[in-house]
Amino acid sequence: MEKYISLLKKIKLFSLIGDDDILSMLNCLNATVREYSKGEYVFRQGEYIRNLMILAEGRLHIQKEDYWGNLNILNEIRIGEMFGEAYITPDSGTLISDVIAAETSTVLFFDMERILTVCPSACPFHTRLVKNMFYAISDKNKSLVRKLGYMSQRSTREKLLSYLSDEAKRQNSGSFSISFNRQQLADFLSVDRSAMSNELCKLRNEGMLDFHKNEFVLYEV
Amino acid sequence: MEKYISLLKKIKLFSLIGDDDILSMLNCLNATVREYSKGEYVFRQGEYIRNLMILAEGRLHIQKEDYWGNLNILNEIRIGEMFGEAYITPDSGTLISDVIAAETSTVLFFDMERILTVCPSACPFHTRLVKNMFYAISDKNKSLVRKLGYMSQRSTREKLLSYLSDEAKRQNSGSFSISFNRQQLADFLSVDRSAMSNELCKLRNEGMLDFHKNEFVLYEV
DNA sequence: ACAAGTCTGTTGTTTTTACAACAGAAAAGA
DNA sequence: TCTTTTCTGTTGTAAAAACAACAGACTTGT
Repeated sequence: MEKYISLLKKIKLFSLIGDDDILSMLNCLNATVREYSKGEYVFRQGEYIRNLMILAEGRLHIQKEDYWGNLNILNEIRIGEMFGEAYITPDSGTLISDVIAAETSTVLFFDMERILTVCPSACPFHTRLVKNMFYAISDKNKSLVRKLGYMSQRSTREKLLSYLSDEAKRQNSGSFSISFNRQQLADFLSVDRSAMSNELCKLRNEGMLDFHKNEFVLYEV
Repeated sequence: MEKYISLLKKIKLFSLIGDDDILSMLNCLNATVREYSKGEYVFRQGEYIRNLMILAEGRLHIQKEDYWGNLNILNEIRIGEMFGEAYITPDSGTLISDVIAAETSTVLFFDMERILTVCPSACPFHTRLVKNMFYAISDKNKSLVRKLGYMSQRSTREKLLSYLSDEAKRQNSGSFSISFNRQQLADFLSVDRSAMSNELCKLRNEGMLDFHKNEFVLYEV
């Protein structure tokens, strides 16, 4: 567990908490760690979830395949982001989507009950932890709302532009790279890949942006 | 504030907490209450938010108008649901959407800092409250994911069916009523109203469902 | 009860998307 | 290095959605 300390320090959940205390907290929270290789399932639809997870390294996709075989990437979990928070209530059913490692990933599992109950050993950082946990869940919410923003755009072009401009803002540069390949981006935005590819090229021809592989450049108006 | 106790008892945030304690907790959390009449703005885009809100009565819409005047209902807040949770982190900016009362509504405002910090007077129900707060935020996340499920459907027909069947499940009956009118439903699902209206009638002609005004009946296959 | 305004269904036209199929480029594997 | 597989762009066609415009039903307010 010690070897993850440097990873953990970087994520919001443990911000403002010293190295030494992180270890004791992990213990206090019954934390466990597991690595997943690319393509491996972290959870499958129908499973019961009793933990709250944080992604310490790598990248995960929350995805769902419908009756007709269409894959939908509901959300992408990035480093420091939380997942499983929708299943911590007593009456929440089984998982309705798959969680899959988009690349080699390290996942932290926490005992939810321990987080929410005041630490029996009066762990001095519990207050800080609860606060950080709220921040993490709040970030998660933000990313869901952000995605709703892309999805509520009516056309493929608008979906693309809202996603790309958002990504540019997030990476603080008009020149940035994305983690999706074309098919994944289409699955994420819930559009047809070829139509999206077509639209991307139109945007390029109109001089609004440029791209090579997963590197994008947005041009000023 | 006392007159809201009966309202508060019904919402999850105060579940498993006795009448007497609710009052002292409201005090502990610096809670305030305000009523909004139908159509009134609770918050406007660009405002700073420093509280966490719970809807005690009525119905709210989180909505956004884009450059071209298209209205998008990002989410509907129902009784007992929380909002503003995405803005509790120190570095979250201003509100990116409007919050508007879809009908006469009662909103509770809480001091976020008080919730997250251990009660100085050692309020005995603080642990319970924190847990309930997590449950509430978890519910909120669920509703966002649920909406992403509708939005990720490719066609208007599929969006309608996924929304309606979900609503039937939620109301435990194939016969139910919805709170949206046609335009609002279209704005919620991000589709064109007339096209949606058309699709609804097609579904009715095919014998899959029936409706009068906001009353819907789904038929078995 | 009447007038004004809103809501809903309907239709035809234009635009956009999905779908299918394919070829060249790039990547992975032997 | 050569082969196989995956990824991406491209095109044409069919299906679907957006858009605009309108009429009747229903509401609201006076």
